[in-house]
Amino acid sequence: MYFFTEKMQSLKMGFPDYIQTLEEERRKIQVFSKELPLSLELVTQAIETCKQQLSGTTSEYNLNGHSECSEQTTSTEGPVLEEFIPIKKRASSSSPCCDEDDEQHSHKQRVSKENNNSDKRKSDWLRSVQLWNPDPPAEEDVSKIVCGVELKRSGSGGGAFQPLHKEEKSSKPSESLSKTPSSTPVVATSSSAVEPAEEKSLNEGQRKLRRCWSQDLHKRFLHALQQLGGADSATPKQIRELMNVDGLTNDEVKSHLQKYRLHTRRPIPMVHNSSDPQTAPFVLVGNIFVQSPEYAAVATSTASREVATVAAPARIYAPVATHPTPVSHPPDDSIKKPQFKKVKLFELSNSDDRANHSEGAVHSNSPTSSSSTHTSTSPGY
DNA sequence: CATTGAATAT
DNA sequence: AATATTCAAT
Repeated sequence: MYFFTEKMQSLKMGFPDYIQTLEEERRKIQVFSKELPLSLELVTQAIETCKQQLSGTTSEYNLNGHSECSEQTTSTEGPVLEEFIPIKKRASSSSPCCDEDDEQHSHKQRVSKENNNSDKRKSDWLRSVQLWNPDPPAEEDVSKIVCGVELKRSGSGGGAFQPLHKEEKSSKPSESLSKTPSSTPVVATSSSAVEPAEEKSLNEGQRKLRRCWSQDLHKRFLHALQQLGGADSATPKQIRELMNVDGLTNDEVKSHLQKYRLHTRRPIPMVHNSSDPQTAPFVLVGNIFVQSPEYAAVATSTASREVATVAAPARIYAPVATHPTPVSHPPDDSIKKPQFKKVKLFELSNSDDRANHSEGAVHSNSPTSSSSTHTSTSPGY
């Protein structure tokens, strides 16, 4: 479990030193937070754990731990997990729904402890971490999170209004969520008397009400993706199953996936070449052009020489670093083709196709290796 | 027929 | 920009 402990010992250092090393590592990785969100997570977690061990207390997740864990406040957490979560501005228009989960969470947390300390970003992070390990077979737990489905009436008016109170009740029969509110597992939608409708309003054509991808939902999505070995090898159905979210449909996931992929794939910025040679040309020689710190990292390791000119329409997919995650025993059941799948990285590595093929030895943990190296060109098989 | 990915539509 | 829906290929 605590692989880093081993590592530490192998490096013959004490916790303090190891922690330092880890932190250094994290700094390095941070640059690639977009490509290696998980790595960052891992390292961060490792650090946390070490610190905890240091301070003796082995509390759950460090709610108190920040005594020290603060320091590197940097801006890590944020971008890491969020990745492409729709940035929701509290006050801005955005969507009237969706916030529920986070509202709820933050609420709870606030109540339980007024430790507002470093923004809720952290709490989010923690939560996500929480969600990570458990699951495989777990599912049952939260299962019932039925994200709100945006109504989006023709209202048009500009919908500049905000319910300000998500605690569903009265007015909207909306089958808003009820994500495992501890007890009351009763799926029963509060609908007291009226509102028979429920869903499926006999209205035909009606475009489905938009599914709202709350952070929580998205997190689930990401988790699933993780288990499936990345966005490129995951398939909507599988994702949906792993997410195990009640009303979620394949199409919704599919759509979300599509967006995710698009957003994830290098946005090949404006094609305005020709004019202004200053900024244009460098582009894909050896496919190294580092653009928005995001999605970059791709080439790095592979990059090296060769190729260039490439007439190929070459959509060199950026793997978005996501190791299949050992996920010991995923809920398997129906998951047949976990990680390996298409991934069309045509051979741009010519001769040296070896390199990877390193399943057995998960040497990946060596913190000191850092950056690029194994940007996990996802299953390149 | 079911799933999927890309292209559209809203 | 974010979802939904349609289209074409499996």
